[in-house]
Amino acid sequence: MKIATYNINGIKARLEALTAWLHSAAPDVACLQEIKSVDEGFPREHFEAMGYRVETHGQKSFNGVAILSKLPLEDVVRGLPGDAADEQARWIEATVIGQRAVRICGLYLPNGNPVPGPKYDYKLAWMARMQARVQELLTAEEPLVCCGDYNVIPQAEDAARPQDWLEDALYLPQSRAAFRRLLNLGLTDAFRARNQAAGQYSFWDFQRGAWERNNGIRIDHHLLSPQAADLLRDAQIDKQVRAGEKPSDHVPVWIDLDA
DNA sequence: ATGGTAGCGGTGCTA
Repeated sequence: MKIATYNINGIKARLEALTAWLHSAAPDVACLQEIKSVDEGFPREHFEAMGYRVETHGQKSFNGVAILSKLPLEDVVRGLPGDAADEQARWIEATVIGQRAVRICGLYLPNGNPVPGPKYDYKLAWMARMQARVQELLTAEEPLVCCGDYNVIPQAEDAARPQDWLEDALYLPQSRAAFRRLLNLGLTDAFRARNQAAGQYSFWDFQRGAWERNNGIRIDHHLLSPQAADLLRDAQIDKQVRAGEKPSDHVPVWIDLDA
């Protein structure tokens, strides 16, 4: 089961590039972030014609997540539990029925800048809520994959210029500690488990020639429950997508599970 | 120190 995460930065702007990548990479499941569309505006029929089931959790202009799956989906949950007043569309869950059933969470974790301020407070509160939700899901002791744009640089080796990020919400000690608390629940960073080399990134800013200078960061992750980690066969970043026509600032990251 | 780019939506916010 090939499971990808891809922050597309707008479904309308990325329809062509996303379609081309789906055809070449052929993931069984693609978790999308920043669809920047309401559910009714998402081109669901386009993806259904390609053989994908489509579940969205959208909002106007900002955020928005979706799951595309060639395999049957069950028990869809929209929105991160734990705060009924939260209106930001950043979380969607579903169980994918392959050879094994895999619970998949697609997430768009808040950016958190500027620091300090309400946006950073929201980021940390959101991460605490996510930890509670993951703890709950882990009690099932089944394959669980939490993938998406975490907006966290886990370690210095995950940034080309870590010194530039010291004051940033993506790299502050509190952000990294909250990410580490997720790992310490027993989750595995799939890409880091399969790729030891530093300097492999999933995001390059549109500004200041970040791509041309390879000034990137690795912030799109798959965290796996122990039962999912046992099934892990591969984890890769589709870096070449960033050099294509009208790219997102993120590239797809995928894992392959024996499931 | 500043401003640089992209998307959405039709202005300024978000990143």
